[in-house]
Amino acid sequence: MTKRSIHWFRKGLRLHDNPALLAACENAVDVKPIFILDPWFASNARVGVNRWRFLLQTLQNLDQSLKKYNSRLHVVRGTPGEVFPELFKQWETTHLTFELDIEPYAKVRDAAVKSLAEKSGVEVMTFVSHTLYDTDKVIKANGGNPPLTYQRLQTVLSKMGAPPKPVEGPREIKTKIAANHDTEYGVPTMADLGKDDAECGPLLFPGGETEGLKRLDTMMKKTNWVCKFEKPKTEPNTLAPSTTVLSPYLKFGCVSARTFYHEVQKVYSQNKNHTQPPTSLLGQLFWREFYYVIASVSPNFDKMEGNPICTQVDWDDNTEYLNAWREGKTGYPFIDAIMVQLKTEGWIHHLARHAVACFLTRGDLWCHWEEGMNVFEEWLLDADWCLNAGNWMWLSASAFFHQYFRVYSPIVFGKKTDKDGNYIRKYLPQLKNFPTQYIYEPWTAPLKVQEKAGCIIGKDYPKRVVEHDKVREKNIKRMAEAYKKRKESSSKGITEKRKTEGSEDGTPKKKRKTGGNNSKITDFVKKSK
DNA sequence: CCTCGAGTTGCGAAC
DNA sequence: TGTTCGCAACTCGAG
Repeated sequence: MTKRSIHWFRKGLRLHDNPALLAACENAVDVKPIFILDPWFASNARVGVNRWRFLLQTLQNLDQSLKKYNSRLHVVRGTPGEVFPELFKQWETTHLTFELDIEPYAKVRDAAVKSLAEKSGVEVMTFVSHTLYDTDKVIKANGGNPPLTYQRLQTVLSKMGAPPKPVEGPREIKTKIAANHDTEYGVPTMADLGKDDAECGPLLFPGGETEGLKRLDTMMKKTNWVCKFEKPKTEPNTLAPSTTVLSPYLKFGCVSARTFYHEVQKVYSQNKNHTQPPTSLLGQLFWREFYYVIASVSPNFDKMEGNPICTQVDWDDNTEYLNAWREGKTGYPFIDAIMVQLKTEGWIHHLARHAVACFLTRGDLWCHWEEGMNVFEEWLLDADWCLNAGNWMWLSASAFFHQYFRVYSPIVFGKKTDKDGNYIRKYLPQLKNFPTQYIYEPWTAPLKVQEKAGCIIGKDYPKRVVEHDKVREKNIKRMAEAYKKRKESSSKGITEKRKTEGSEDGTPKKKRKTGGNNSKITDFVKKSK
């Protein structure tokens, strides 16, 4: 039998440690590496311009790397449901390979494609390579439920032993390339997708496997830094990132988590001492695993309602506050600077995420964590469905983390690691000439000082939207109330749950409106025909 | 050499 | 992966 394969790239946009690609290549006379520009993502996932750019650069890089094998990346437009039957016929496909994906949309999509392939007599082979471990096996090892604490996850993982070693890259990829490849299957430009390159921020983190592996290599060479890494001791407001910024590359699978894991282990093994999870560098990969394992089986993981692990809180629907936060106009320079960095550069430090997420939700503005999650999803280069939802639940004290009285101060927290406010001056140039004494609390500066600095508060930079000290106190009480309710309903809920067989009160409240972001989809869909 | 006050550090408690 | 406060213990230079 002659084997003709399609390898379907979705995440896992790499040639190294890609078992599904290897399987496609093995004994095949023709391998078609494809990426489907699925319009679902344009209309349902929030993808800002910076991440579009990152993705297209990643696809370009993949195409370049495949060229070295005399192969090419085939970018196909359309929904998987439309695309595959045609491709199977056209390429006389016998095998389809792809990496397992546990996100809800991916599960449904992949199940549909699987049955489609079977109807066409195409054999489907899937592999786990996005996470360190097979999430199903982790759950099985924990007795059928996902571990809901980090400690528990660690215990389970240590029983399971080290994650699989990364597999070798392919030796050869035999691809018959069509004469019209570039016009039919070329990687699109931003303009092709109706995106404006000029809206992108500075190119600090170029997309692609090559860039990702280069970054990994650079980081691993700092052996002392790797061994001493403690996340809470890294700083949120340095002018150059204080952590690896490998997250965008892990999100798209430009860098394999397992490769990262074993490279860190290699550095550890050559040194006497190293830090331990959860704060160590390896510990960060376990956090990723933690959220993936839980998200893989949790219903409504990215929502509050209908989400059994999420505390139900009476968040306000306050558009004014939400917009102020989103646009970096809360009047708290530390918060606003972070939001500007996020919007323009697509990456902010983990602790900066803590500060702004706490501020938006339980700390100050009492806005719904889902709103914050949506903004992060749009602007972060590393926006990862599991991690984003999980971290927003953590920060809003809705799940995993419960010490809701620990509230970050939008004034004090940043000062600890940037006394002079250089980070604020960089991202909020209107405050550049403010005296250090007032830079974190510009509303306290006398008018004369504001005039001298060329920045009047309330005119050139907004007044603070809330008084932190006051709302903090109020919000802690509201949080205590939500926890009290949860406790009450969980004690009687066990018996009532059987009866109603649904969510707490049975009837879901008004539907949350979804953010805009629909303007360019029509062209996108048209193009896909 | 002692005493005093100002300033610093460290800790536990409360929110 | 919090912040603030009070309090005790300590440092240090001035008188």
